[in-house]
Amino acid sequence: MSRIQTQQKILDAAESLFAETGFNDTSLRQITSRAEVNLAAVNYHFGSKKALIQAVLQRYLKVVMPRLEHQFEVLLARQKPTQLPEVLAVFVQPLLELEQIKRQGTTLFLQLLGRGYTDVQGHLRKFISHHYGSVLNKFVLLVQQSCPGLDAAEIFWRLHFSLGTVVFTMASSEALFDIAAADYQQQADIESVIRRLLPYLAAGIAAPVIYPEQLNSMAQAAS
Amino acid sequence: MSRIQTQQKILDAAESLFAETGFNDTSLRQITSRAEVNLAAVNYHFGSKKALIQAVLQRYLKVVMPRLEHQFEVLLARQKPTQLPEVLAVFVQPLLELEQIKRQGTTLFLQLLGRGYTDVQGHLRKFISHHYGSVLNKFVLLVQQSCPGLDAAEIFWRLHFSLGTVVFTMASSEALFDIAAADYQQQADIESVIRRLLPYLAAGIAAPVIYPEQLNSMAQAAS
DNA sequence: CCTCATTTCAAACGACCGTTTGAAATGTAC
DNA sequence: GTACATTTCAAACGGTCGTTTGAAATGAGG
Repeated sequence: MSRIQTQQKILDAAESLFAETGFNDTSLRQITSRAEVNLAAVNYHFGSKKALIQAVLQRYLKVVMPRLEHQFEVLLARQKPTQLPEVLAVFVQPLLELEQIKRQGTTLFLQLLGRGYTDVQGHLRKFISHHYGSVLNKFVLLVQQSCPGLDAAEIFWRLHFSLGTVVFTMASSEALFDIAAADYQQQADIESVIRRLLPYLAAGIAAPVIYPEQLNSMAQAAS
Repeated sequence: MSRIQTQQKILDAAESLFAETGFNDTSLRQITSRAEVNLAAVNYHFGSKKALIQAVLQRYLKVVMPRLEHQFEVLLARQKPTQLPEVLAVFVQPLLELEQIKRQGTTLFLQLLGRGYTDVQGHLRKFISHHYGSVLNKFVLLVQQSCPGLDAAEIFWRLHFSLGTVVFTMASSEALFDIAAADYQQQADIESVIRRLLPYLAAGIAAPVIYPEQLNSMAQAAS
C-alpha cells in the first residue's frame, strides 16, 4: 500500500476518534484498528502520538487560516473600521467550506479545536499562536477598531470568553444536538448553530462595561 | 486515624489535583500521595474513582445549589419579572461564599465544574440535571421571563453558550490569569473575572435574534 | 486484658498504554 | 531476476492505571 494511502487512513480514523472521545482518551490501538492498519504504522509514519495530533489539526488549520488572514487583510485595508458582526461573519465562509473538503469537515474541525483547548491544556494555544500569530493579531486589531470603547484588557477577556463559547459548544455539540432535536424538534446541523452563535458573540463582545459598584448593587438587589 | 480525617484528606488532595489536571489525567496514586494516605484508602472509603469524583463535586454542589434555589424562588415570587442582569447576579454571592468554606473554594469549584463538563462528557450534565433539576428549571424560567422576545429553543442554546463561556474560562483560568497578569498588569482573581463575565453573558443571552438572510448578507459583505 | 470491628498497609493483579524491534513482505530501479 | 529501499507486521517492552487481597495495625466496649 502506498505511503499516502496509509497516512490518509490513519488521519481519517484519528480525527473522527479524537473528535468523539478526545485526544487523551483515544488510544493508538483504536485508531489503527478503525484505520485497518498495523499498530506500528502511526509511529512509523508520524513519529509519535503527539505528532499525529498536530498532523490532524494541521490538515484543517492550513486551509482555514490563510483564508481567514486574507479576509482580515481585506477588512483592515478599508478606510472606515468594520462593524463587529461583519468581522465575526468572516469566520462563517471559511469554516463552512471545510464541508466541501470533507463530509462533516466543519463539525470535525470545530470539535477538534474544542478538544484541543480542553484536553491538552495550553499545548494547542501555544501551537496556534506560534504558527498563526499574525492571523490572530489581525483579528484582534479588527475587533479593537470595531469596539473603540473597550480597552485591550477587556477585549482580551471577552475574546477568550467567546473562544470558550465556541469551543465548549462544539466539544459537546453531539449531546446538544441530541437534546435540541428531542426537546425542540430542531434541525441539528453545524450551520444552524453557527447562525445562533454569531449574534450571541457579537452582543457579548460589544457589551457595555459594568463597574464594580453596579455589580455589588445588582447582587444586593437580588437578595 | 479517624475515618473522617482520612476521607477529608483524600477529598482535599483530589479536588486540587482534579482542578489542576482534570479527572482522567489525575491518578489515584497522585491523590493518595498528596493526601499522605495509602493507595487502597480511596477504594476503601469511596468505593471507586468515579464515586470519589462525585463526592468531590457534591461537597460544593450541596452548599451552592440550595442557596441558588432559594434566591431563584425569591425572584419568582415577585410580581414583576426580574431583569436578566439581576437574575445572573444571583450566582455571585453563593459562589463567592465558597471562599469562606475553603480558601480558593470558588476557583476550585468552578474549575471542577469546567473539568467535569469537558473531561467526562455527559456524565456531569446528567448528574446535575438529575439531582438539581428543579434548581435549573427555576433559573431557566427566570431567564424566559426576563427575555420575552426569545423562544424556548433560542434560550436553550444561549444558556448552553453561556455555560461554555463560564466552564471554559474557569477550566483554563490559570493560563488566562497568567497571560492577563503578564500582558495587562491585572489583578488575577476569581472575583474580577466574574465581574467581567456578567455583562458579557447578559448581553449575549439577551442579544437580538438575527435571521438567516441577514447572516448571509453579512458574510457576503465581508468578502 | 481480651474481643471484635474498623482502618491501614504492602503487594500483587490484570488490563491497557505508547513505543520499539527485527523479520517478513512489498515496491522500485537496473 | 537480482539488489536495495520502503513499508508492513506480530510480538514484545517497560510503564501506569484502577482495583483487589489478606495480613497487620489500630480503635472501642465489656
